[in-house]
Amino acid sequence: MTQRKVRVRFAPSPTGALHIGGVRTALYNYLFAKQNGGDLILRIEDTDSQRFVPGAEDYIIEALTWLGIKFDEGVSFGGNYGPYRQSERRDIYKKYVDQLLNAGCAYIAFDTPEELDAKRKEIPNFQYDASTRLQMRNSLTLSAEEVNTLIEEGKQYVVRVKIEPNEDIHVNDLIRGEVVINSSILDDKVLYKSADQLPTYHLANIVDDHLMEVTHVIRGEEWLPSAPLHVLLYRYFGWADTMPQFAHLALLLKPEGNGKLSKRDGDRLGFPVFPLEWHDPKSGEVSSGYRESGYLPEAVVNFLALLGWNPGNDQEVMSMDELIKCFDLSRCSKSGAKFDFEKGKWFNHHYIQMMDNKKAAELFMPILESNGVKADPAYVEKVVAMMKDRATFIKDLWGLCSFFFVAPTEYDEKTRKKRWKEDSAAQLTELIEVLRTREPFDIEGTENEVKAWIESKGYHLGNIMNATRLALVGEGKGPHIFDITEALGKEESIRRIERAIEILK
RNA sequence: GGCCCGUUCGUCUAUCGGUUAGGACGCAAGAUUUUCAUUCUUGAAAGGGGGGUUCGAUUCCCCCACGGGCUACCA
Repeated sequence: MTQRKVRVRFAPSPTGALHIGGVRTALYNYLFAKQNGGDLILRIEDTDSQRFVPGAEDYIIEALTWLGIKFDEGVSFGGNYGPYRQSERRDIYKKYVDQLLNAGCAYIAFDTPEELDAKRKEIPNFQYDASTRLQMRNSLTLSAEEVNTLIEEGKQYVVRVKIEPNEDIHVNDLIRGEVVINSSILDDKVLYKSADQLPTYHLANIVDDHLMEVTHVIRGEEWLPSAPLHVLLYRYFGWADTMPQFAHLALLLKPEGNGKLSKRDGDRLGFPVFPLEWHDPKSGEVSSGYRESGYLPEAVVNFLALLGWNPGNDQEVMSMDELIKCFDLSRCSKSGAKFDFEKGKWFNHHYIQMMDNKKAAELFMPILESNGVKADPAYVEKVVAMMKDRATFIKDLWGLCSFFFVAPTEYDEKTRKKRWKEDSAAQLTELIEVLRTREPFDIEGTENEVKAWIESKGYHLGNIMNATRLALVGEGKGPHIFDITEALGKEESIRRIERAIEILK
């Protein structure tokens, strides 16, 4: 077989917000494509008109763009293999359905959903397959004239694949190795619905992957049971020689309890399961997103990449470029991963620590503004440089260092009791005099002078410092005292101490 | 119920027959410190059960248990 250019696709269904598990699938596809110098395609699988949700498509594109997952072609990205929305490919599918019908690999069935439901209730483990198809109403049991008449009468029908029983079908999976399934357990899946003139996933998926020259199908484990059907379809179409290679990813599971991760878990356990905030157009419900919750895209990508894959060494902090270099499908784990976001928080914290101060300040600016603070960017950068190591999220910065921007108006009661001594007022009054004459008001010089003064007076260092902190901050936290005074400046520092003396006495 | 996939610390995972079973998150303790954090050090913490194969199994095979997925005119 000639070497084909690597082409992979991410093919979500626009039925709502993109689930974080879907994001991981997209990421792995991206990493694989870029590592191999290949293309990543965005295909929208909207063959179920019932479940279509407006806005979902834009959401998917926006979310993946935010995370830095770039597509080479597809919906909104252009390309030579379009259209990339399955609902716009009706004519294409029709042609291939006919091909299957003519080849005797599929047949037309008139059984209504109601009839099938009844059948399933009546017969335990009922399956539409070789053992039952001759008792049903389809083109195998009806004459050609009857079939034509029914169609002309406008009767709704479906096209089903005709699975030959008793054959072992081998699926070679890049993650799991060879999986063998006997065709007898497969049912005659519906490939096409006359009602909306659209194929089901199975048909559309094979036709599109073939026509779009997809070389590798990297998707969730939920598709593993139908993979043999897909293999069979490639064969029926005569495309077996260019059939893509499969890789089925283990699923993301609930952090606690049983089952796969669902939308509800996020709200319940306090972390988002969607990349971006999602406003459900039907229910009006709002679900939180990583972006709005303050996560950095790099952190989300890094965390997600390691959930079900590892580079084989102890390295955990990796940029997108490094991930592209190291990614390896054969190192993906076969078992599902419980989605516990504690580590995700750590990644965010870590990425903030490593972040350029200027960038962190820029991200903090809007938060300051929303708190009514208009600050000088250079000053914000200075504050951020001191404080960002403590923040898990950029928004934490406000709680951590609002005192740099707003003078305390009240004093934390607990800290006051512990730190404000009987002689604090008198001592700080003296301190003010020391500070007033101090020039320049730098960190080291001021510290040395104040310490010398404390020593000369025989005061207790801790008492003075803690009381001063209370006066400057309003509570018992924050960076080094003289970092604070230097940032605040002489005037403001003295003003705050004076006010504290006045209020706390 | 049937079929398929899986099973190492609480969580994510390393190990490709011989290791004191390693790392990270989280947790605990200690160090640093004028506070709160950060940081650093240390610690506790794992091979589902039963059979094989083998000189030797976490690693290979079988059975069971458990977990997950699929079983739609949804993807």
